[in-house]
Amino acid sequence: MKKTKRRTSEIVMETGEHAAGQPALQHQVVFMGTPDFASGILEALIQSEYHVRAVFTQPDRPKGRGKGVQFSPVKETAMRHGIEVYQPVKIRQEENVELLRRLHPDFIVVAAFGQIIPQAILDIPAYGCLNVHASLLPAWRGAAPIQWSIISGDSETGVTIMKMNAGLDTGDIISQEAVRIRKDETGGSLFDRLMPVGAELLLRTMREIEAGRAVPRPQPEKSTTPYASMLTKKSGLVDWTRRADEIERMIRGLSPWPSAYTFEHGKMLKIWRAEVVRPATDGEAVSGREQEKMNPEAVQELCVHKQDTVQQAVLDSRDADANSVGAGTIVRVTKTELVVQTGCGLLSLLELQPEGKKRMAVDAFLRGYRQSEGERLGR
RNA sequence: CGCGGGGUAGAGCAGUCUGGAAGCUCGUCGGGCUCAUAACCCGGAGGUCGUAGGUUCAAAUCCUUCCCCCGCAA
Repeated sequence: MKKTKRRTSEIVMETGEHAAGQPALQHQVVFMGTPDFASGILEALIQSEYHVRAVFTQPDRPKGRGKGVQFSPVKETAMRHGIEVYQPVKIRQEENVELLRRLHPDFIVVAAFGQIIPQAILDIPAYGCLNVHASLLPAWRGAAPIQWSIISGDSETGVTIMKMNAGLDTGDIISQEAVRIRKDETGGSLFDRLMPVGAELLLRTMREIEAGRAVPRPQPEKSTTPYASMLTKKSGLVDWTRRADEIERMIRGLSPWPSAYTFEHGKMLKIWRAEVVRPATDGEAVSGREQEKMNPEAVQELCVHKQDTVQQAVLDSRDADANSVGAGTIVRVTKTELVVQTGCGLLSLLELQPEGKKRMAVDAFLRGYRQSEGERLGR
């Protein structure tokens, strides 16, 4: 999920001039969104047969190192296409509602806007307010559905187009499309795959709605998952007492943002990639890179039934009072390996980034940042 | 002018405070040992120490300019 440019180019194709010649016949759309994900959806709308009449996005805020304010990705995209941009602090204020009425949108499309849309606005567009949400609702309602689906180990997720209501991601579902979550999926990679799917599904759904073929289905009241609460930098602090496979998923889900991290000699150490170590039966820990990976169920099984055995097996190969080794302790260091004890199971760190440095493979890290067994990561 | 770390051989680092022959761990190339090895031993190549200027007998090291990378905060 690097540059907006690259991502959007994937969905741009099959466009066509958006017929500046006959604006009266085009359906008018007002778009509301803020981050990259929204920007990609907006780009697709712009390239479609719909006419994006105006864009609403969060107010500019100071961002980045140094000083300057940075426009939201959505604002950048809108400006690049010469579309009017509005940045109300509170969309629910009467003047904004009034403004929207005057725009006479046929659709209002919302994607990660960051503000609650009041009923007064939901009532404005003839075809309703559509929301593009990156999960298979009712799973993962909330701000960070992509990351949470990975963190929790789901095997699939997807995109939902729903007709918004006053609740939080509780509107009627109009269409959905599932996407499989890969073993090495990261928040970024899933993000990249979900965006074009969402854009395409949105357009297809809008056409269905116009054709009168769309059939909204109410959502179950209760979600099947916890709320996908907003993530912050602090969400990335690794809790070494958790299971190795849980930590590994968290690392993937939070990559590249907000990213998982721990502390090494008091300094922040980001963890970009890791893998669960497969404990061998002979008591020697073997890296998963050399052996086939264990599936999550098996790991869980071991954790539930053979926790002591597993840890013991690994620790037996270490010195003396290995039993007292706590979570977060480095239990194995070679030229190319850095293995950490977790609450259950061992985690081999593969790609790291010391504070103020670039991310690097573990072998590079070990050359310049000597680690010794017995030392402990964390605070 | 938000705070801070950093740019030294292909990689990751030390050396900078207390100027005075460019180092460590790897990689790489050649040779040796080994049934064998990401093991071990021997030998070699490879850096105008980010840029520009200044101070000095002498600058990676002190002063100034500019460029670039990164963490925090937002």
